[in-house]
Amino acid sequence: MATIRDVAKRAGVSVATVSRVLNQNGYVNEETERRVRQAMKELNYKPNEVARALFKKTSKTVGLIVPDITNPFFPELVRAVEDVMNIYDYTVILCNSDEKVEKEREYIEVLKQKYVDGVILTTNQFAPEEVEEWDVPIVVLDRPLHERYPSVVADNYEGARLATRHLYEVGCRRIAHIQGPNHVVNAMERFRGYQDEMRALGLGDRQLVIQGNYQLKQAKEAVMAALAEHDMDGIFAGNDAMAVGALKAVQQCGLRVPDDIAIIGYDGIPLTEMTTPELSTVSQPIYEMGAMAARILIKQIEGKPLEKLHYQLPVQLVVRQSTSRRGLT
Amino acid sequence: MATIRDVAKRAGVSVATVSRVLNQNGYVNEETERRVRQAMKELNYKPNEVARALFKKTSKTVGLIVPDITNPFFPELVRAVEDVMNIYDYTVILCNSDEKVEKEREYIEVLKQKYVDGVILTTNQFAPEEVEEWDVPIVVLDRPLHERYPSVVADNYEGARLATRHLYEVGCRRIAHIQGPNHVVNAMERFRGYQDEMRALGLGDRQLVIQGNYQLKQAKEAVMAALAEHDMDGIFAGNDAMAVGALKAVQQCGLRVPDDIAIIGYDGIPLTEMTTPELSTVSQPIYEMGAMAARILIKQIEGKPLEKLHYQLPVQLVVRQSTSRRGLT
DNA sequence: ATACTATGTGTAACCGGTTACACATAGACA
DNA sequence: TGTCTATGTGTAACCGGTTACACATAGTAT
Repeated sequence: MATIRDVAKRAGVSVATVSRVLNQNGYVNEETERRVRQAMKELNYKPNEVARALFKKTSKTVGLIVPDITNPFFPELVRAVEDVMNIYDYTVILCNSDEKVEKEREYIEVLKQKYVDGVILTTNQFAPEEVEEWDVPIVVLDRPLHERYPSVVADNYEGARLATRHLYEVGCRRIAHIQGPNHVVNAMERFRGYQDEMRALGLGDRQLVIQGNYQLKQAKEAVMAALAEHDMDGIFAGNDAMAVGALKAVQQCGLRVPDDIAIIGYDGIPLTEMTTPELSTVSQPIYEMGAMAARILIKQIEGKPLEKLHYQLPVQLVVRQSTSRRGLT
Repeated sequence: MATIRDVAKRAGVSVATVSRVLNQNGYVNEETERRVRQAMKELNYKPNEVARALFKKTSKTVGLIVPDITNPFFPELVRAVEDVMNIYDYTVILCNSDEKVEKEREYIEVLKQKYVDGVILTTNQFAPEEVEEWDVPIVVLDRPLHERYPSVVADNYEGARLATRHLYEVGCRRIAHIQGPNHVVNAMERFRGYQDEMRALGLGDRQLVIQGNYQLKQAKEAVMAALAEHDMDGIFAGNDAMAVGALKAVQQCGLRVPDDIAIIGYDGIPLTEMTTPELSTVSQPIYEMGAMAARILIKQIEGKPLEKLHYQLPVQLVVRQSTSRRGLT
């Protein structure tokens, strides 16, 4: 690997001049620049990003901490972040935290040691004082952390109301909600949306909440248990994976979807189009959320002002077979 | 951020001594070491990995190039790589190539500039001479690149034979194969397995090949078209996504799975358990493949000898509802 | 003619680690 | 007593970039 000194020697100039050509700053004579570029080409010179990072304290690298890439909600988010970062010449270090604060903390430490320029994280588990101490630009994604920190989230509350109302409009009166883990803010917001909409529909005293943890298997079992005890004709699942679990449970009990029980999920992941019947869902603009978080982080890194600190993107009701009953809707 | 010189000053020693404590090499007096560690703790000192990387030409970072994290086959693979790398204190830079050689080449260049210690890649599109020039340890995953380079793949050929034979045993005689893209080696191996098994079953002249590209939508349409023209009672799809596409197409034509047409996929991604009926598939040990590739890369990086250069992992037939007919199997 | 500014280039310190080499001391062995 | 080895520590160069500062020249305004 050729170094800047090799290039300088070959072009008959000093390293400072080569560096100026490289960074397009300072004065460089046209003819000199030509010679330098020629030398670079001949030596196939590529600047060493590590040396550059050491001096500039910036590495053109960002960290992305997600709970688990294996959870089908995240690949698209990750992809979006990677795409945008790539455009601006940043690379992305991927970290899976399994929702464990301790792992998140460790990753932050490692990322800082590598001089990452910023971090996007999907968590709501940190105290703002701790984040402050990290002293690295961050953007939180999918889950609001604290008003101090820029965030990109979807409108969970409104989405939950939409879903609940949709079930009502399709004829459901005994609407159950499968709730996500209660340490996750967006799950709580969706729950709140369900509660408020139920009250607004005059079904406040007919609420039925099933505890889930955003996972298919656990949701399936919880729904099986609930079906044995309670009567219901509609299920609003806190995410799509749990909606699939509910679908399986309902079918396994010999009931028909949507005729006996209508089901709607949340997130809008591709999976929802693959089941039979296809699942209705409240779709979040996943790619757009990731892309926006990336753009905001870059703005922060480059010291540009943010127009807004908190972005809340709209969600959209997607009606498919799992809630399409008897000509209704 | 405290530097090694700050620590040295506080402990009343030279930077060399601090470095020795840090790296546990050279002689250091016990009492001195105690003082140094004390100073580190007081200053909350964390060594700067960038400075270290510059000198050592090694960064405790590896690159992972996959076609598209959004493709449901890859998240588990990526997760496995990340998990193992994490254990050995490496971090992972994730790159999506969209199967484009040009993007792969660019990523390699960027990764090298960052002094990554090695790269895991999922491609079969490079000439060995080019890879040679990169001069960075690599391991290829899922698709063999060249005998020169360590690889971890599953037994695609045998898996395809298993799937085909299974359809036969379940009563199918007109077995179609949805083929993956022909620039992807594993797709071709599966195709070859299908051909050979069909011949071995005495169905050599009953082969029906549908061209797919590993994507659900395209496969669905191709199967729709094929159903209109040909008669078939079994479909072996080159991957699970296409199997779902086939399932949709068959159901949409008013035919029953598995009674009219049995379907089996390939890969064993979680999605196969979410459809109705659940899909039979040939399951690859995805996590294990990723983990093994990571371990091999680390061995290479650390200059340890590899017992074997090429690992071919066994696959497993997973029978579910989509091929369970009339009490057979 | 003088002062000032814009242009162009080189030297060397610096970023924060690592390590070759020099040097010092103490105990062991002949 | 002299030599050798093991132990312990510091100085300074080095990794490969960036940039403050110095210096030189030419053109321009006064």
